[in-house]
Amino acid sequence: MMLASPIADTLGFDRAPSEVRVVAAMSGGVDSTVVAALLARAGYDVVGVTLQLYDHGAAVAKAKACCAGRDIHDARRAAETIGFPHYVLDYERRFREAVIDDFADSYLAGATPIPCVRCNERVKFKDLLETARDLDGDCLATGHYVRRIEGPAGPELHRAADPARDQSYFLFATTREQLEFLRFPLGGLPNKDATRALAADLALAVADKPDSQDICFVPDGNYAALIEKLRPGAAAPGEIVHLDGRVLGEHEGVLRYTIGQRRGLGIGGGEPLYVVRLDPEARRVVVGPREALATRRVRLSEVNWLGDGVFEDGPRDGWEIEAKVRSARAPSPARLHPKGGGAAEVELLTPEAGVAPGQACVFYAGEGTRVLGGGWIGRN
RNA sequence: UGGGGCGUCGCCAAGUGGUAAGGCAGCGGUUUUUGGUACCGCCAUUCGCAGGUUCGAAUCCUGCCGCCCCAG
Repeated sequence: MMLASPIADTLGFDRAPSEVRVVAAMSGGVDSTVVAALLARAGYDVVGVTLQLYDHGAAVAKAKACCAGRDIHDARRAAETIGFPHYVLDYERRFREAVIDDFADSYLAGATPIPCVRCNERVKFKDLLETARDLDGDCLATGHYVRRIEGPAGPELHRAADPARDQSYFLFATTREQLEFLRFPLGGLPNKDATRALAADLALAVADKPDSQDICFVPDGNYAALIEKLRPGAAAPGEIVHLDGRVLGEHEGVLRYTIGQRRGLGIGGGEPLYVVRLDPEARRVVVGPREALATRRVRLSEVNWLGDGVFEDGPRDGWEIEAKVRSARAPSPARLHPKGGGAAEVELLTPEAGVAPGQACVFYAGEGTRVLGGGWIGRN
């Protein structure tokens, strides 16, 4: 059985593997461990790097989290087993500033952040990527399920071969420059089972480790409590108001809600109610019927364009794309209108419910698997 | 104080003699490297209280309590 064959030749270098230094980002989970181990076995000059992102004392108990004590240990052990160097870098401060603070402030502003995207954008693909260069790496390999395909105009970002596993939504902010240096060896695998099978073949201890889920730095899923701890007084109570003006009840903090949310309102009696708008200044949660959630136009900022051509010089009536407003749903037809200054407006041909500021809108090509970029959803 | 109406799960609400629908909320779970949605499961031995009639009552009768409306 050829262990290395599934992913080893995906790096795209002309030289012999031993001449290529691969810095492998290792979270301690199955995916990134398989990447590092397989590339090392294939003869690449692998240097494993694990980032310590947050206080491990608080997270050791959680087997499903990443980038803290337990996982750092798992990563190190895998490196020892296979036999390649491994470093643990203290990124706690950086992570705190670039991801956790942003997370808290976003909620305070009535938005719904995606810390995973910020982490990729501001930590893994920025500081870690620079560190990889400092280590004389020729590339940075990660365990993300996404594909980097060499195109006529340079590397393109594509969805993973397994649509169920695709993580492109979380990587929309990856720049062309970063893409040059990045490698995603797992993107072409048919499914997660294939990865686990590889891990088992390599006799890696993490082969049966549970997938990570939830937000890694929120051990118990209670993000509101974390924010309250970081920003005392953040969870101030306020009114729950219906679109028609009626005050229906009280809430324990705007930060506990997001657009489209149904559960947690505690208001019974009539038809189900959904959070339609958040007003952090007035500490108000505005609710309404499901129909009130339908959204066609979405304003974006910090747009990252990965498609061909100059973004601002698109077709008169906008770029024809497919857009995804949330991770777990297939993209749907849309038109993308550049607005200058990194802003844009997306016109969804089919209305979506629960489009929340702070979330991402990711662009895809109508045909094929190419990712055309994306932007952050703002207030409408 | 007369007259009328009503009191069934936290909320709304079916059920008028045959052994408590449903919705909302809540709780649990599935899905998921964000939130949310969706989906699945659970959720009244009991019908304001106390008696009575009946083989059998939330459903009939009596009394009491509470609320609402009209009158005053």
